[in-house]
Amino acid sequence: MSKVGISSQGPRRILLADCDMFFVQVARLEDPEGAGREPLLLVGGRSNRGVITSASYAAREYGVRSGMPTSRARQLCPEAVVVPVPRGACVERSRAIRAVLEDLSPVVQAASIDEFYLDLTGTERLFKGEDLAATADRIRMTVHDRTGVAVSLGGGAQRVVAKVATRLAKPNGVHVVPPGGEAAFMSRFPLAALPGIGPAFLERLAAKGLRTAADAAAVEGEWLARWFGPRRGAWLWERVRGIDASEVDARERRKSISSERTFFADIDDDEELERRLLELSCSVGSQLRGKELRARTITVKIRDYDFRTRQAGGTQPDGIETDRAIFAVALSLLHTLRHRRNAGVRLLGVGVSNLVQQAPVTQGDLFGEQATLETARDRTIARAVDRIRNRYGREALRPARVLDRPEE
DNA sequence: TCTGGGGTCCTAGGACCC
DNA sequence: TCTGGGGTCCTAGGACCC
Repeated sequence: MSKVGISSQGPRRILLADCDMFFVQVARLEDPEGAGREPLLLVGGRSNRGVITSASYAAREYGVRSGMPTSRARQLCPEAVVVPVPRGACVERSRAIRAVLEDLSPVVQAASIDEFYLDLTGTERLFKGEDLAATADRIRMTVHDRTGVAVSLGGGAQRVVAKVATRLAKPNGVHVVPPGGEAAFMSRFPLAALPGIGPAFLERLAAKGLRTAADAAAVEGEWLARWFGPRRGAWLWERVRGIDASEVDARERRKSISSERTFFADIDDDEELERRLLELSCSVGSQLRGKELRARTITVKIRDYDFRTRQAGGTQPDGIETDRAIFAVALSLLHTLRHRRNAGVRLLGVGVSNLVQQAPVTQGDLFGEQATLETARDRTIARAVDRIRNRYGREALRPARVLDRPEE
């Protein structure tokens, strides 16, 4: 009994619900009279340095792709209208979609803002023998009815199969691969279509003459391991056959939080960088406290004028959560990075990871109060500030005061 | 054409401990 | 005396995804 994807109850029933050009759809829903009427619509950064986040299908006919610099997209499709990403609305719609899916499926895992894996294994009797494609179509219609967003669903007994099947489902459709048909299904696709194979790996594959999943499936596993390493090789051997044991896991926990900004023009001035660093630290800090977490590791990221990207990080023995402490650590990391290379800065970012649960504010701070980066008092103040901001808006209290203490 | 912002995972080397 | 092996944590960088 070693057939992969076959549990004791039979094959798993996995679906991937993927929103069609999500950001474009949301932009249209938010502004039906404006963006809603533009067939050639691009959503993305409008600054001189932005990229396209999402392009309408009509605009894709011109060769526009997401991730493409906006300047390039304008060249390819001069008549297109570019609108900014409606961030807040996207987050709201995403939550609404998720809520609908959770009504319809026992297990839902958000893979990104616009993609959700569902595991319907064990629902056969509940759904009175409805086959997976019919279930998928029912879900597609329900999501559209309740949220206004068109989604496509791919399905199969493995995540990777559901994912690749989504390509055939778009737009606004369904494609389910029957159990047992995985290998034949996967063999139709170029290796570039497999999730996890990007430009770098694609190049190494091409160097061995491998371009399609069928090419790779024809090679002995031993050779794949020799060429690409044991892990990569085994992974590839499985994926091109549609084998994927990974599960749909509903209890996902955030592992990192970050905030970064690409500047309109490169910044060389240290004081200006420090001001930006402060803003980023505050943004990360408020998100962290909003999730009732603390971070042990703080990371600062710099992208220099020439696109060289560097980072420095530091791990504390205990988690911190206040803007002041995050900024204090970030500032010394920034100095380290600037000392290593002092060049014009294109992008600056602050990230936190190694996240730990918040402890009650008054507990556990009796020792080493002086030595720690952050005192119980600091945390009490930070949380009070958060409450005021939540009630009266972000601008009710400006960040600078809290961080103006002289001792750093 | 000139490269966003939010993430996850992997690797490799060094420190440190037993 | 002159050098083992394994585990874990940390750091930096890179690949990849949407």
